[in-house]
Amino acid sequence: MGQNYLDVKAKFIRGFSDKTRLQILECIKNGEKTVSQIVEELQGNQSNISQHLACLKGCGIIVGRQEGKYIYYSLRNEKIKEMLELFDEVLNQVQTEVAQCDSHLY
Amino acid sequence: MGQNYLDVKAKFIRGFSDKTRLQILECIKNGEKTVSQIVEELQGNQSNISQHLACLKGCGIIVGRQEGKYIYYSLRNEKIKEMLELFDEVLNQVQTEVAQCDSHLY
DNA sequence: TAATCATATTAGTGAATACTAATATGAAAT
DNA sequence: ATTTCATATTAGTATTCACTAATATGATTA
Repeated sequence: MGQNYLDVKAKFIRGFSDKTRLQILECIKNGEKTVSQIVEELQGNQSNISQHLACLKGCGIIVGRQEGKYIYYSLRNEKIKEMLELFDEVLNQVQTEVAQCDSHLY
Repeated sequence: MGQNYLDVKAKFIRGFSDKTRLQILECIKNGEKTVSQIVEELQGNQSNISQHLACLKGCGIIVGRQEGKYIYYSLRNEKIKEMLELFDEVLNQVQTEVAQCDSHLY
């Protein structure tokens, strides 16, 4: 009972569609960091960050590597970074409009 | 009390993160279509599609133009199409993995 | 102007998701 | 081997979101 391609695609993109996760991605964009570094930089809650990291990992967006008791997370590859940059590029064109929109639903 | 940049960015990306909306985008990727054409091609519900169109429009992803009693929707610009293509490209690398992931949360 | 057609909006409900607090795992240091 | 430290997992709750059904708007045609 298949997730078809579009289900998977939606799930993948949903990885990027949350403020906290975007913060995490910004945080590790230029190099791997441990969970506690991320928690500290974001002034976040350890459990919450850990869950978002699991989400990002499950979505194929980041990877983790263990070294001793630390786990270092980083972007999965350069394509992900490109994607983040393209988001910014396109968003520049529409930002004001998007900020104003207040559809009752979304 | 401001949506800051990352709030807006998350909102923008959330526009892409739903199966029905991705179907709509596929449907109009190569040229504008009316609401009823989209409803028919997707075998969807008029109200539901209309709400998703409002979402996509509010997110700056599509534009609509009225002609008589019809409204034609299309991608906002070429950058959006690029973005859809980049999604596909990156997803090819991670699809299997993402499909398997079943984080209880996300 | 009444009826029809295309689309949008509203209200209500159920499902998915993000959060916090508490607990568990597993590696390292004592 | 016990404690400590880094991270993950679980449970529970509140919020957000997608869906359906019903109604409203606004343009066109009769």
